[in-house]
Amino acid sequence: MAAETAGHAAPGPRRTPGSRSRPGLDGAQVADAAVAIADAEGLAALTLSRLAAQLGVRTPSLYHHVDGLDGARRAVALRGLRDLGTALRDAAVGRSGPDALRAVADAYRAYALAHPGAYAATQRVVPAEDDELRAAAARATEVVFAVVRHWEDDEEELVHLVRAVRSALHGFVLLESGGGFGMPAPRDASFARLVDVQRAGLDAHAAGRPASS
Amino acid sequence: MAAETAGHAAPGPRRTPGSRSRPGLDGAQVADAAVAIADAEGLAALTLSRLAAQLGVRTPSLYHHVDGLDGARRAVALRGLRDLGTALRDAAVGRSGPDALRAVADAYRAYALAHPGAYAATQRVVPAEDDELRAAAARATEVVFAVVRHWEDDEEELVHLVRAVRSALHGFVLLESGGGFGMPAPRDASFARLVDVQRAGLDAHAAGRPASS
DNA sequence: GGTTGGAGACTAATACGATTAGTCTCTGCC
DNA sequence: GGCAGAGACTAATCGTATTAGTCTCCAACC
Repeated sequence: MAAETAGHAAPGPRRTPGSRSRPGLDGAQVADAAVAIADAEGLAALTLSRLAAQLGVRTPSLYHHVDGLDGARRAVALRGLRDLGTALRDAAVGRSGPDALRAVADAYRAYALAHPGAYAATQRVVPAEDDELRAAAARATEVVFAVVRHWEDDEEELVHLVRAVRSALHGFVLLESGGGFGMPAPRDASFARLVDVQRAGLDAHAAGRPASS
Repeated sequence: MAAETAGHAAPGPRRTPGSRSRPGLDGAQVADAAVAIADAEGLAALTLSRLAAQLGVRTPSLYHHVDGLDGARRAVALRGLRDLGTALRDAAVGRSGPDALRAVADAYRAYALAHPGAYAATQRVVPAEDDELRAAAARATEVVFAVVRHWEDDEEELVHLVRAVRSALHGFVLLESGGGFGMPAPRDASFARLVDVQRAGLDAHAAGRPASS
């Protein structure tokens, strides 16, 4: 009885003297840890065992906070989408047109590089019922819509252009973080060129249809 | 001794009366089955158990043909890269410039849609030592190089443009197959627009630097 | 024709991660 | 002090990967 009153080997104090009643964890802490693991070691390294160890807790205890492994992955994805959305929004504020495009693109890439695990989690297929996840995704996408609207105001056509831009950004950061670029050429320059290409493509598109046709 | 001479529950006859000596499998058959599973049920559904069941064999037997689960995934990736390379090459033959760009892009997308599992396997980080995998990837990328060279002949600059184009294609097919496009707008049209944007971007790029500067 | 070598399948055994069920304790509240 | 519930724990089950060791059959060689 002298050893291990409750089996804790956790880092630091475990209780919030204020509102919360029990020493235990909290969904946000679990998500934090999950994101940290995924970012540092890859999404595949995110296991419940690993997560529990990180938090100084036994695996089954995690089920009080997330819905199994899938739940943990979802938490990471949600965090990724929300943070990405915020980053994009911040980058876009006060800018428009090419200026906004570049800023948003840079923010997009920066986020993905800084949080490869969270970004990767974002790619998982989102169940149609998961409104929370869908909303977060939509919020991030909206920023791109707002930016591209500079070149095209017809909403239907806009969807296509946004898809093109998103695809380019998404593809680049995945190839980059996955080591998909074999050549030694500087990736920063490549990304700048990618944005140039998109920009020029949008310009040409806008020039081709001066009005909403 | 009456029951189960060798423990087979395999589908159909198991031997090639001709050249091969033993009833057993063959690396190519294993790869075929792995690709089939990955394409039909997703890369995550590719497990050794599942693969063994598919082939009418016990799990450990697979180790004679592939190097564990990672080996199976690698086999799928290799198949994907090779087939993709071939498809791109076929699409490019006899064309150049915008015509080639569109044909290659369409072939790229068609492959990814037809073989989502194999395409997904392609994304895995490739170890630097894996020459076979790298060669297959390079072969596919070369086609894009050849196409984009129409717009830019400086090899260093070309690398950037190729990355931009690859990124766009890669990003699109991933978003598409991952259900990343929430809107109902037709995806074919989006993809066509994406190619237009890339094309116009390349045109603008070429116009901006008439010579190799 | 018998022997031998090896490919390739199998069973047995181990380890690890996910998940569920049931138990125990601590905290805050009445 | 007693009660209710949050939240951690142990025990147990299951699926999958992986390794070790065994067995059988085919084919080439003597």
